[in-house]
Amino acid sequence: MIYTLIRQLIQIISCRGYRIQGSCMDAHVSHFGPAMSDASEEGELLEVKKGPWTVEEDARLMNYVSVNGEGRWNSVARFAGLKRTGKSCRLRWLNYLRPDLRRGNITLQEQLLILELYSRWGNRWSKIAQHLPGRTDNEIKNYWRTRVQKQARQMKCDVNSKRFRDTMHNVWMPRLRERIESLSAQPGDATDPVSKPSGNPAVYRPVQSGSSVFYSSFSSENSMASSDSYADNSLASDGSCITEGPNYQWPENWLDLPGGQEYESSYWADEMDRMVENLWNDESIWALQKQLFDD
DNA sequence: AACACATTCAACCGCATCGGC
DNA sequence: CGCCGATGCGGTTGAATGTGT
Repeated sequence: MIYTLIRQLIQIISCRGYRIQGSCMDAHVSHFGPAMSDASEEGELLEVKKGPWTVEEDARLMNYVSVNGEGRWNSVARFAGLKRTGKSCRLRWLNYLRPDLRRGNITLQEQLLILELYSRWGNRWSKIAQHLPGRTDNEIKNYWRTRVQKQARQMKCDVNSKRFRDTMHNVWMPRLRERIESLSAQPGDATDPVSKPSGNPAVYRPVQSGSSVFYSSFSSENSMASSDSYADNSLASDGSCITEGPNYQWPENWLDLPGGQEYESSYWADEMDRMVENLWNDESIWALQKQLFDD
């Protein structure tokens, strides 16, 4: 027991590589270093920088990883000339610099999938993130806490309660499907990028045209399934898509809009943004929630 | 314009787990 | 089998930003 505690303590000290000297969020706290081997070898104290990353640090990290690949994060920190911990480098890469990251608001389809997967796995954020290409566990976790949990708080119910689960399955998820379908039902009007305001090209990446597997597996037919059976309608226990087989891999363009509209410079980008923003402020959702629990 | 309060999200932390030796 | 460094995960924090008064 005591041994385990001591070991953990040593690990924390060596992992963090410094002795705390200020508040944890100070941007340029000086720390005493660490890596005892380094300290003994070099006979000097190394600083570990914390707080927001600078453009130069990002460039160094990107450059190093693009040449040497991911992994061995402590080495990355050392050889890229970054005064950061390996953990900090890893996090920065995974959550911000990775080239395959998808930026911008969480789309309706993604929101629906998050609700689906949360109801199956709970707060296994990294596992959920594996099924949302380009999204990070941090992003999903933040989305959950700032949007969904907030909604739960306003309902004055616990996220682990039956009431919350029922609302999720019987109100939010069907409403998301409705919105997704209502958007997919009006492609003619929505595809004119000239007469409609354009989206932010920096936010949305261009995507290939193509049909949406995702859409085909979430039809309105199962939109009001009971909370107990719901989760099995479209996802296998490992999260794969039953419709497409247990080992189905989501295609790269699985989040494409129906009909092959592109996000970039399209009316769809703005429309999706608007819908996402409005979902949690939707009066009719409150009415439905009320109706559900007044019965 | 100035301030207070609310919200968002990047980055941190501690702990758990993995994998090489 | 146990040790130990590296990595991964989920919870938390607080600076930056947005919104209301």
